[in-house]
Amino acid sequence: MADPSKPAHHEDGGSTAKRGKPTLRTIAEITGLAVTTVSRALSDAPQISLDTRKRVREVADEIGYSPDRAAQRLKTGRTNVIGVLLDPHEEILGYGTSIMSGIAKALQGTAFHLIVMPNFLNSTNVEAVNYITRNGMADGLIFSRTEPLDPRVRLLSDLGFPFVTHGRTELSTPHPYVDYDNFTFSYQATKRLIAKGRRKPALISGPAGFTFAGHLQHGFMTAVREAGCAYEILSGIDLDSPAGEIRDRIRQRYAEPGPPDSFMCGGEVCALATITGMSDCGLTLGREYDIVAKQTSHLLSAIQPQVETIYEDLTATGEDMGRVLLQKIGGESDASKLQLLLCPQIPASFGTAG
Amino acid sequence: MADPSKPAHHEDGGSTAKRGKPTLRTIAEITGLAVTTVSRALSDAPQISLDTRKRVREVADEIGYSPDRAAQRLKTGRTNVIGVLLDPHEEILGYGTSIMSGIAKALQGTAFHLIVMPNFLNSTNVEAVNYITRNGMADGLIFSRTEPLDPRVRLLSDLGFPFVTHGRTELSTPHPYVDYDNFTFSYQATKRLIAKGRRKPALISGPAGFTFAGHLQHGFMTAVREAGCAYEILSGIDLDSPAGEIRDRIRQRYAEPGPPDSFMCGGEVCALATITGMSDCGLTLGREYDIVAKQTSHLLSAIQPQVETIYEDLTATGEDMGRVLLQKIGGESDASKLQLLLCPQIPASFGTAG
DNA sequence: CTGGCCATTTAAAACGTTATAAATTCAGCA
DNA sequence: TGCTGAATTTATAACGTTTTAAATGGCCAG
Repeated sequence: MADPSKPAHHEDGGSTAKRGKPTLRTIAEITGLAVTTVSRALSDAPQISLDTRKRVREVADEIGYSPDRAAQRLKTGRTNVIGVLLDPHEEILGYGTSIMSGIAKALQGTAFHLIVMPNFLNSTNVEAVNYITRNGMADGLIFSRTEPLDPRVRLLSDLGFPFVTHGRTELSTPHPYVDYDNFTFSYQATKRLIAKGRRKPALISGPAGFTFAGHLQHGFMTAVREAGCAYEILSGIDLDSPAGEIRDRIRQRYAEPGPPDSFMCGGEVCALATITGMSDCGLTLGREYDIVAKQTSHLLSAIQPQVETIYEDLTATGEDMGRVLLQKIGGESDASKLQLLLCPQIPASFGTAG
Repeated sequence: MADPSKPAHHEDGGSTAKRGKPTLRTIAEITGLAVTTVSRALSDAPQISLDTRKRVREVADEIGYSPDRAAQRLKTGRTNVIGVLLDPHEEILGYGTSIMSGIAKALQGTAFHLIVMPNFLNSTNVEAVNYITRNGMADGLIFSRTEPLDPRVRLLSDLGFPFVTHGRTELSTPHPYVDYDNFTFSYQATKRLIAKGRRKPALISGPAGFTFAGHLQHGFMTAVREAGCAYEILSGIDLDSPAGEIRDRIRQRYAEPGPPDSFMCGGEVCALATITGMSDCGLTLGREYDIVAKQTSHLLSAIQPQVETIYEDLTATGEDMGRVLLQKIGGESDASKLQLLLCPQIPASFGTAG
């Protein structure tokens, strides 16, 4: 079908030998069209006749054409890559992996790939962000562990570079985010402890500096203030502390007077460590004390069904973040569509009397 | 410094305006050299005078040049990308994240990037591999959950596409792998149970179909045969089973006659679930029964110090896999350098009498 | 001074794609 | 017949890099 009349400057046009990946030229030669036409046809440009579009698509499918990402990227400047900043802290309990699964799910069927940007390449996360944006390594960025005045958010906002955070900031410029409503979680969890008759709940706070830590504390404080009961915020440890440290701290606390009688735990490891520490002191969960915890895997409730849990679906979160970022990259500027506050599923049992 | 005598076909050569990323041409214009020379100089080609090389490097550093990956990739055909097949099963306890951290560490300082290829895009892992190799999306591949006759390994070996598996196969063609010596682990762990006076150890086997499951079982069987004691391989559950199921199965087993008196657990979740199930039956760890388990985070030993554990460092494993793959891509063909069997660190305590 | 060889530098082409602008066809109509 | 404009299609030039082959200039033997 190829027209032999027009001069081919190359000995072999690429259609016969060079059985490498098919390119636009391969299709052009098969259909007898020009490369440009094929390119436009495949991108469904309205200026190409419907007939041609269909024929080109058929041939493309038949020979298994898929566009060369490097060439597209070189020409258009867009990378079709979404970067995730991977934090070493996220190794716990599949946190990072769950989120990545979700993002990948959202990216499925799009031209975008997911690439992991481990932050220990650069000493700080900001440097990593700087590097990525300056070198155009991605079209969008996703990251967690957001701080109230997060410098990464500042930088990216200034640059107009698309991103989504897991967690909110307190910066005045609105930006896309997906966040779990940790205030409500913490508030409801603490209220639940009080409803069960506990009179001195303790909070193991989030790691200092992160926005969600404040939300957790705020929810906790609101609940204890409403009830007018005693409370304690355990010093020296947080949700990032290794299980061993949490356990030791609990044990140590019980050697002192006026210990708490219940715990609001923002994570599974934390809850498990607390239980172990309490058990060391001879105290039994559900009898001498209670725990309400956030769960992100299904481990805790299987191992310790006594702990009442509220589930946070990180895979769904990742999927939301992916979707939001795609919208942002697609040009959506309506902030309300780019900000998601996910509502905790409070188990029905929480409603019933303790 | 730019020579104004030579005809510039473009109005603006790119040096002044267009303050985008600096390219080879930017450097060429600054130094007065040709683009080709700059390219060669930066790749330390011996045909470029040492003097020029030094000058070019200096200018490049000064203006913050970094090569355009898309252009390199288009020209050379090499992607400078390492792909990791992410399996949904790997969400547990940070398995996937740890390995990725390790790989990323190995890739640090090289031109390679790490990109995550979630396998739920294609229904089977083989299709994913097919897609990746056919479309040249990476220069090398890393994956886990290796089967004795793994079809991915077959395919990649046939294609001559560089890869490293986490785990071995039983295929005759040797291929790069990094594996933990699960036989030795299982053998030593089981021997330890027996040394502690247990007379009927039970094995919770690895998920059927994967190579390491066989190794675990082989080590276990070797130990019980040597000791001539009774044993049991728990049916109906494996290391992939949700904690709840393992717990139920343990409880159920203890309702029947002749239950085991100790457990060899290949994972932390499994160990925790077992303990919970036993506790349901009123049995106490270290008194009525013992467990030896493999640990990949530091959770288990902090929560349940009674469990004796053998630690497997997944981040180190990832780092090894990254290194091995880089060697393979670099042309290393000596199989012995590309196959790593990591030896379990048996704790000193194992040596002492029970 | 010519020719040849070395060391160093260079021009031109190519990788596969898309954007720009121009060309081609054809119908309708004066 | 020749013109206009709409509908399609096309040639050409980039994007930034590397590869191939060729050019340049210096130096020495003849």
